Parts: sequence; C-alpha cells; structure tokens
Amino acid sequence: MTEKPIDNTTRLRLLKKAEILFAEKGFHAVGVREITKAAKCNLAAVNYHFGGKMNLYLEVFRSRWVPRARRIRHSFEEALQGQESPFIDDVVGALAHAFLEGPLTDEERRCHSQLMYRELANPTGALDLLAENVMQPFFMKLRNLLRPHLPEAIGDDRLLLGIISIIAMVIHFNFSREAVSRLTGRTYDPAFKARLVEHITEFSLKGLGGMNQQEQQP
Amino acid sequence: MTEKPIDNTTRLRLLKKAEILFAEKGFHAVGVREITKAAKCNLAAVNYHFGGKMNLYLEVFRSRWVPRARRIRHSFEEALQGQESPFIDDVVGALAHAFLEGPLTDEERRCHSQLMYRELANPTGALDLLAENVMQPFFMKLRNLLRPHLPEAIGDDRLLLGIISIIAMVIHFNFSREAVSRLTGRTYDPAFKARLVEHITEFSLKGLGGMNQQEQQP
DNA sequence: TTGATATTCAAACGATCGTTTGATACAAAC
DNA sequence: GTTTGTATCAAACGATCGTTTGAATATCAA
Repeated sequence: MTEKPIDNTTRLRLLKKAEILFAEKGFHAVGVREITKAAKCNLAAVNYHFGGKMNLYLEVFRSRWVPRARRIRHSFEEALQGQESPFIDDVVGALAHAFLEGPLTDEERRCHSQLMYRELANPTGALDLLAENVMQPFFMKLRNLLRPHLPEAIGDDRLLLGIISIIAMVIHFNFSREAVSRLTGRTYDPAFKARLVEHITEFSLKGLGGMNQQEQQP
Repeated sequence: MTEKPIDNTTRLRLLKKAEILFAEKGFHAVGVREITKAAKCNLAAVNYHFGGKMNLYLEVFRSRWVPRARRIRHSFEEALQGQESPFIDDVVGALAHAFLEGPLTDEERRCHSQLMYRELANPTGALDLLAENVMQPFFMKLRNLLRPHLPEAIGDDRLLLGIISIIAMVIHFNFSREAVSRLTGRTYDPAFKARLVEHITEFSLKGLGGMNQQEQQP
C-alpha cells in the first residue's frame, strides 16, 4: 500500500477529517460513523480504503503527522541556515519558534501536538514510528548542535536532560493551552505566542548555560 | 451522595480498580465490565453505587485524586517547614522532590500523573475540579513563595510563565516516562529520580534567576 | 422471628460499535 | 456493446457498550 501519491479525494478527505477528530477526541472516543459523516462519504469507505479504523489512525500518522514534523524540523534548520555551529541562543530560539510559531497554521499546530500527546499518553503502536523516525534523530541533532558551546564537563546525559526539559516546555505550552490560558488569563494570539517563544528561549538559555556554574557531578 | 466516610468494600474496591484502569487506558477505552471484573463484583455495582460510569470517573478524581494532590502539596510545604520566606532553591527543590519522589509510592505517582494528563488532554468536567481546587491555588502559593526573592522588575506574568515551565518539566518527566527512558536509556529507579530532581532544580533555578539579567520588557 | 433496608446477582435491555456484504454506478479497455 | 476493475452505497452483521430490571441475599433493628 501507499505506492503512489494518489490524490483520491475520498481517501484524502477521510485522512483530513480523521486526523482532526482523532486529535480532538482521541482514538476510542471517535466512531467510524462520525468520521465518514464529517468526510461526507459512506460508512464502508474507511474499511475499503484503509482496511479498518486502526489502520486509518496509523495512516494519519504516517501520511500527515510525520510530514508535518518534517516541516517543523526544516523550519528549525532553515532558521539556522548556513551557520555550521550556531550559538546556543540561536538554537534554542529557533527551536521554540519552530514549534510555537513555525511553518504550521494554528489549527495544524493544535492538531499536531494533540495527536502526539495522545500517543504519548496512550501508545498504540504509532509511538514507535514517532520515537524512532522523528524524536530520536531530532534529539541527537539538537545534542550535536548544543554540544560545542557547552563546557566539556557537562556530560551527554546532562545535556540530554536539558534538551528534554526544553522540549517539555515547548510541548506543554503548545499542548495544555486551556490550562495555560486559564492560569495566565491570556489567549494564544500572536502576541502571546511571541511572548512564549521569548520566555522559553530565555528560560532555557539560562537553564542550560548555568549548568556549568554548578558543582561537578561526583 | 458522599454523606459519610463509608468504607463500603465494594464501593472502595471499585474506586481503586477504576482509578488504575482509567489511568492506564483512559475513560473511553475501559469498559464497566472490565472494572467490575477487576473489582470482583457484579456488573450492576457501578450503577448502584455511583449511578453510572461517568460518575464513577468523577468520583475517582474527587475521592482519590484530589486527596493525593493534597498529600503532595503537604509534602511540599513540609519540606519548607518553619521557613516563612524560604530561598528559591529550597522552593524549587521541594517542588521537584514532592512530585518526583515525594510521599507517593511509584504506582500512585504513575496513576496520579496519568490521570491528570489524560484529563488535560481530554477535559471531561473533572478538569474544572482540578484547575480551581488544586492547580490554581498551588500556582498562587508558588508565586507568593518565589516573589520576594526575585527582582521587582520581573512582572507577575513573567514569574507565572517561569512557574508553568517548572511544572511542565515536572509533569513531563513524570508522565512521558517511556519516552524519557527510551531517550536516556535509564529506568526510573531511585538513582535516576534523584538525578531528575537535581536536574530540574538546577535548570529551573538558573532559568528563574537568570530572568532579571535579560533586558526589560518594553 | 419478623419486617425493613441495603446490597448483590444473573439476565436482559436498547443503543452503538467496527466490520461485512452484495448491489449499483462509473470509468477506461477491448 | 461488452468486459473489467474501481469506487460508492444502503443495509445488515455480530459483538460489545452502558444501563436497567427484578429476584435473591445479606444485614440489622424491633
């Protein structure tokens, strides 16, 4: 399957609507009837085109989520274009920007992070796909970018924890929007998002950079 | 309902098993039959004692999740015992400790964070309960604790973002254990948890403290 | 023991789930 | 026109869902 880039309309409509619904409600909370109704096609279309609800779910990740993750990563790398060994603040800034503002529309971003977090919370097999093909390589890339600018005393594990922390913030501010909005009293308009990027960059920069001022690990 | 602290065994067994299953699989993915089978009672017991699956779910949060959140908070405040105005690193350290090591067993902690994150991802009405009665007051408490030690130039919003970032790390390291383990190659044994507490404290401390060295917000 | 109340149980309820079926419409190839 | 293969459709499938029912059982005061 997935030999050619078929732009079958029904198939594509199903993927688009399914992605939105899966992101909004989660795999189990969405019915096939709800998806096909949203995609304006027949109930049997899911089984005809994908061979089942679960396969549709996996295909959403394969053909929609992963490419979008690549777009984010490209945006990140483009922001660092040319620089072979960019400064830390450039790296962190580009990272926060790519995720919170980046190349995606707001709807896409919401969809994207919701799908990922649901999969983190409820691994269904798609997690393996994400972890191995997207997250792992990205983390390694980040480590290699940050490594040259940090004291050698900072072990790889230490650096890795720092990176995970940054990602944790990016994810959290992206994902728990409702909680964040409730606490800060602000909506996710461009101004607030810019504010968040600034904050994450600042906070992470200090958090990372300050690590060498601490006493060495025994 | 919930007039007296009845220790009805069936009721309690249902709550305990339901909590574990809801945490593991999420509300929609768990059936009433699965719960009653785990609790070794009749299928109709859920409706008899709680009046429905959803009410059971809400009661899990009311009578199990919230009290545990209180225990965490008590542990946090106890770690700062006596000190009217503790240092920042004490506050942050106590915070990370309370969540990652704290008073809960490992199973309880897993259960606790999974339930919360599922509710953040899929608000079902329990979120209101959590946000208003637990999260909001806790965040205000943190703000008041940290405020005296930070330059006045740091606005409340800035401080709030910092706190949210810390919580984001705590949640993330607690919640996405599988992903973290995969990336770091370490299991969540006591040594690694202590390492995480140390890291979060360090990272947050620098992140917070460094904020005043940045240029002022226009 | 009796009567009243609270709890448990097997069985079935209607609704909805994901999936399958077989007929039908439509296209290009022969 | 006929054939062949793809796509869509209404309808129904069996399974499972949360919930209800009514009888059986346990508990305990009078």
